[in-house]
Formats: sequence, structure tokens, C-alpha cells
Amino acid sequence: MPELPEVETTCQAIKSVITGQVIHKIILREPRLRWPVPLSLTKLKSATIISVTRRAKYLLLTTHLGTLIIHLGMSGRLNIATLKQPHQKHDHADIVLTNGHILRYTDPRRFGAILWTTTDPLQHPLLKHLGPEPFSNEFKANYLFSRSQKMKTCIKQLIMNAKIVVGVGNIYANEALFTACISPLRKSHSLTMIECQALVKAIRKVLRKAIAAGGTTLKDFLDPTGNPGYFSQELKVYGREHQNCLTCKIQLSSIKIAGRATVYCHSCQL
DNA sequence: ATAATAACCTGAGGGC
DNA sequence: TGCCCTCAGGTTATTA
Repeated sequence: MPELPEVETTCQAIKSVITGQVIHKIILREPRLRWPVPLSLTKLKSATIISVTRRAKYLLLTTHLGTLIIHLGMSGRLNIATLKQPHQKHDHADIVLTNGHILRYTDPRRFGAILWTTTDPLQHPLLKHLGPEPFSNEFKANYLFSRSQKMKTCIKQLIMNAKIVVGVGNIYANEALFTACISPLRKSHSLTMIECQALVKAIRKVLRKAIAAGGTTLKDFLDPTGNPGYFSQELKVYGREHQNCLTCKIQLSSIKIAGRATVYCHSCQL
């Protein structure tokens, strides 16, 4: 479900509701996520939520006792519920606040994660080696150029590699490469500095527009207040296999790269 | 060390 | 209606 725009949308939506609130208790119905959810979390109480932030696709709920690290995997979702709303299938955890609100974690495929750390979450093994945020000053053309020179994978796999840059999943990799007029199959070391410049700009533009639209709802993404994201209406290649390029009108090409659906225009993207 | 692939799960949709 | 197959927004662990 979530790439960076969906996680950012989720982050913004829960931030205003839960910041400053106190965790009354955590109800864990299914600890078998990507990694076992620490059962000690069910003993957590009276923890004040100091901040809600995002690093890559991880949400960080920092309390004065430690930090909850939440990842939504492929099908995860957080929503704001109340005590009256009964839990449903796949509602694996409830973070119950003293004001009666519940932050409810739902994840049919259980690829997501809920972890706990009492030290700096950015130093957690899962976060420590992540590449720069796409909107950071560190992510710029000469950085991407120098990293791409050393790698022998194709450019699509490079930009989806979280050690190079975080937050670019399959949808936005396809979209950014179309925007930058670069073929997903190009060897990353064949890119010029000019092309890296175009790609950095394209990644930022696509992600920024998707965040502004509230993310991309393909089948089931809803933000924590129940609203879908509207960026699916603006997708130019992803999900448009067998249709025509919006620029040059020829039929889009559809292939698999590393097992992931890849759609591009072999005329516009060189 | 780097790069391809297997693995973790459930559910939806298509073909027969 | 049901069975089998493929596919899906991610990421790590394993293998070559």
C-alpha cells in the first residue's frame, strides 16, 4: 500500500490527533508481523507521545519512555478509531489513548512491523544504513551521479534502493523515470550528470505532487481519517500498460524488472 | 562486496 | 460455485 507519500499522509494525519496524548495501553491481537511485535509493549502505559515523525517509510512515535517504530509494509494502514468501534479482521494492534481515541494498526498481509526502542531510533539497525531523504539537501544530482557510476544495476533498481535514496517505491519509480524521460532499463552508470539532475528533479516533483494529493489509492489506501488519495488520477505510466503514451501516443511498453511491474514509453524514455 | 532470488502473507481477479 | 494460477504499494535474508 504505502510508498513515501502515503506514509507522509498518514504521518501528518495522526500527528495532530496523537501528539501530546498519553498512551493508556496497547492491545496486541496478532504479534506475528514482519518481526514478532515485542510482547512487552502490552505493559507500556502512561507514555506521553512527544512527537510523530517519518524517516523513509518508517513512522516514529516518540514517547518519554522510548520510541515506537512502525512500518506499514505492503498492506498496512493506521487509522483513528474510538472505543466504540469493534475491531475487525486484520486489526492487529490498538494503541489506546487516555482521551478515548485509538490508533489502530491494520495489515492483512502482515509485512509491516511494530518495534520498540529506548535509544535513538535513527540508530536502529533497520534505519541506520538508509540513504538520504529525497527532499534533503544531500540528495542532489552530483550525489546520484557518483553513486550511479559505481553500480551496475539498471536505473530503476537504483532509485528503488533505500541505501541510495529512501521512499521511492514501484509506482513513483515508474512515474519519475517517465517524467525524466529516462528508460528504466538504462544501466545506472550510463547516466550523465544532466540526466541525474533531471531524475532528482523528477523524483522530487512526483513525490511532492503525490503528497499534495494525499497519496495514491489503488485499491485500499485510506488515510487515518478514512479519505483516499487522489494521485492515481495523475499517474502517467503506472497501471496504464496497453494504453498510449500521453506525450507521443504510441503504446506503452510493459515489462518486469526484478519482479516488479514496469511501464514506460520506449519512444519518450531513452 | 555486489547483485539476483526467495521468502514472508492475504486477498482479489481471471481462466477453466 | 470452486479450484488454480498470477499479481499486488516492501524489505530482509539467502544464495551465487
